[in-house]
Amino acid sequence: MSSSSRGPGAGARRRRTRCRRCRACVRTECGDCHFCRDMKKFGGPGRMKQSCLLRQCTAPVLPHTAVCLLCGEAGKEDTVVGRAEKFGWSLECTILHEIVHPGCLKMGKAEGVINAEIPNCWECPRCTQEGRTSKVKGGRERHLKKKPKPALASAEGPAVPSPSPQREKLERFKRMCQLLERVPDTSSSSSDSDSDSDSSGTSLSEEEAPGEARNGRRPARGSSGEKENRGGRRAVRPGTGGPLLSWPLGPAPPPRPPQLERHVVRPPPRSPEPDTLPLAAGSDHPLPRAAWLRVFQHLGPRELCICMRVCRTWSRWCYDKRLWPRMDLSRRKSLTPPMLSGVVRRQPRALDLSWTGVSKKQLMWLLNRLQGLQELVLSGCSWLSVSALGSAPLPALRLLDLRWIEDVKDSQLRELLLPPPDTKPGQTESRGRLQGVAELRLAGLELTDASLRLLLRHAPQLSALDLSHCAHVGDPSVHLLTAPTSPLRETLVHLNLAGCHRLTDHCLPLFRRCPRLRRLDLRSCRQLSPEACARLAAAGPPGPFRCPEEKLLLKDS
DNA sequence: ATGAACGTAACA
DNA sequence: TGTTACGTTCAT
Repeated sequence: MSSSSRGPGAGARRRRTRCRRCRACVRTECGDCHFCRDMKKFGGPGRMKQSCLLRQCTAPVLPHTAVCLLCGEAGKEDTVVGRAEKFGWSLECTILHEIVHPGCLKMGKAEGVINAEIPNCWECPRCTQEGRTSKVKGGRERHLKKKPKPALASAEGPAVPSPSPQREKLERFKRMCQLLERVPDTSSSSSDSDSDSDSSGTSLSEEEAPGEARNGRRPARGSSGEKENRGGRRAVRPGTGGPLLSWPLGPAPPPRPPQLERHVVRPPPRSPEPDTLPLAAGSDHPLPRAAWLRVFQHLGPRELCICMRVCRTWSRWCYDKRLWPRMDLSRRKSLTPPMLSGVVRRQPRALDLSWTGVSKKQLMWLLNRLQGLQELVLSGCSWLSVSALGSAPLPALRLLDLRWIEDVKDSQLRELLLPPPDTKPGQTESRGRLQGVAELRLAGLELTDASLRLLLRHAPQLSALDLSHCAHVGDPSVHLLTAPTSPLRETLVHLNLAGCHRLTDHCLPLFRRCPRLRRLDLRSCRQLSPEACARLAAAGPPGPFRCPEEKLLLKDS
């Protein structure tokens, strides 16, 4: 297609190749997805020639053969190790089609505008300064699809095929880059996005859509995503080129988890620029950003969203993640792409998605972009969606709420607790995803002692466990939790067993084995007698509940 | 718009 | 030279 290139280094855009380092690249084929089944090795016809859906590289790179126009070296970090930091990865200019190391440029690389749509692409500083844009020609030659042979339809100009949509994307990403990198904004007011905010309080806004529908890159190719992918890519035609600036994705592709799309995951800016608030009169408001942020910190989500509509600067400032430690989207039947990308831009530490219709794909998309997430509430969601946790990275997770999810039995919980099956050698007993979780809420699930055994092994740091209304929990369960071999015996501080009808008086003394237990909820446990509970509550020193604020919640209490 | 097919780039 | 799979085109 297209391509364009007219400029110097012209030529078609270099195709990307897998990084070979990300989690997706390193794992083995699932053998079960649409594309695996097409592979000859799995008995298929081999016509589709696509990689396994679970092996979609999350950080595609320029091939080894692509060398920097200026220094002549490839950009791969393994070959430029020591310099990787300085050089970063090579970037290809979407306009000139030149490939260079940002570090090799003489001119300020900060002038370049990274294109988040295509891996390793940007509008080089030169193009940016000279006002060239990838859209150039205006015509919307939407992709010369029809017959034009594959040849590059050179006719068109430099171009990027579908100018308009593409232009929008570029604009969007420019904005993003500016926010993140503090690159001077060339496109003035670009409608910016930042204005989102929504009315409902939690608002989220934004442009790109993470949701089911569009994602810019590499959505699971095949099935649904692929096309996006293609579409998106074909749109631009990178070229070679320019310098680059350091971007978040940066050099060595960070080991991102297998994800369904190629969307670049960008952390929120540490401190959204600018530092001052420009006034219409031309001068700056006397209060600096830091002072404004202090004010904003006293506002709730709804107020913040209102502030975000005031002006572009406030909008940016209000994305500061310090203002959004927790986000609550609970009970929203459908989560829209703008909401999801709004969450990602705010990088909350705690996210409540309880009783929402979040889909598996959406959850996956979110989790891959919220690696600092510490608390996740998914109660009342469908297991179909929640199963996304099975393949999501949850490095910082401390609290997980899975209450009242239908159809969660031992096998489902097992899926979440066990270490990922595809972990490579090297880490023999790889750690399960919930190893570091301190609070787990499993109320209302159909779990048996088999799940508890898994918990002891794969979630050994729990200080708070909610097993209320788990019909299968009985005395043997308490034995397990408080056994000498149970790590939870030492760590549990809060235990909720309310509504566990199978518990009897026989299990009560066992709780004295838990030295740190400070709150035990036994309400609605029909078989427990008030007398036995009273004895436990009155237990002496080695036992729990010694202070007024520590309590044993009994039935009816 | 979406999914399948396929030429061929990338690389071992 | 063989394998993988990217990016485009074709078909529906």
